[in-house]
Amino acid sequence: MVKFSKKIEYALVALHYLSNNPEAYFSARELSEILNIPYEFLSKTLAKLAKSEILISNHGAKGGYKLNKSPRKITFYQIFASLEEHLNVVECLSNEDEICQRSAVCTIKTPMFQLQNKINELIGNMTLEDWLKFPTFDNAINV
Amino acid sequence: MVKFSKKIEYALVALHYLSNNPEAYFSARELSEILNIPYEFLSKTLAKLAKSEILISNHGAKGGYKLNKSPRKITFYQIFASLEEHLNVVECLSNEDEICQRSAVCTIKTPMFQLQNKINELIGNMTLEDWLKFPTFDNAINV
DNA sequence: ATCAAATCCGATTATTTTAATCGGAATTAA
DNA sequence: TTAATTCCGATTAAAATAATCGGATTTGAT
Repeated sequence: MVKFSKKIEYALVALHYLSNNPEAYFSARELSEILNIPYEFLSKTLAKLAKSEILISNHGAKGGYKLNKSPRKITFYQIFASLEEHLNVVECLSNEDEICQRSAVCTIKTPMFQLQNKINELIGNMTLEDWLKFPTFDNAINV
Repeated sequence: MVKFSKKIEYALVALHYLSNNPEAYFSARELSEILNIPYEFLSKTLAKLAKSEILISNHGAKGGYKLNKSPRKITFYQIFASLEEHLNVVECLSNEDEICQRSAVCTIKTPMFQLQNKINELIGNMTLEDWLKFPTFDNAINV
């Protein structure tokens, strides 16, 4: 499966929104209502992004979240790494200590490693700023 | 999540094995034993690969599977498309008719579309033959 | 000082997806 | 005819994801 998790999807939607309003603080509640995303879930996601210093968070009244750096400096790789436990396409690339049952006959570890590198390169080079260039999908494709 | 499903993983291991033995037919049972993959699961996966003409299948006694074309002509995209229902990183890229609850405020559809294209390009350009070039992981990396 | 609006944190539950299994039917070489 | 096979639909089991719950802590405003 190559589908992104909801965590990632919600994060990208929220980060994209915050990129367009880089100065103001938005609370998780606000964002969940504006963007139509379950509050409990979104708030955890935002907290993780804050922990990995992609967002700034302010506690208490009038608090909330905003970008911690320029969209140009926020890569997809950082976002993924902040939210997902493991980024690897196959487990054996991450858990070096656990022995795969197929390791004796498996010859795909190296090519998988190469593919992994290319994926990392792809999402490492794509930043939030790149996304700001695009018009909305509806304008660009559907109509 | 960016992890490949077991379907994909098993398929890649089996296809890689068959690439190294392109003439002979191997039954699902044989492959499952050689490669240490659950038989029932692998046999379904191989059947799908045969249906999409990546493998040739022979019924009955002495039957089995072998590659239907040169490893050079088998891309990862073909393998993915054969095994997964949807290839898209987010649902809204595939289900044009289903309306996403966020569609009014979502601005990431176009950039997602771009990213999707890059991923498709990446796996569309990688063939089984590319994989045959690599030494085993253990030789290349660990030792 | 108190209160209300926030983030943050751990745990639990619900849902969905993935993985594995089961029980055959159809095919084919020997 | 038989044994070995692919193929097919359905079911079950396991795992991962998504959502929710119940607070604890922080902080600006009154």
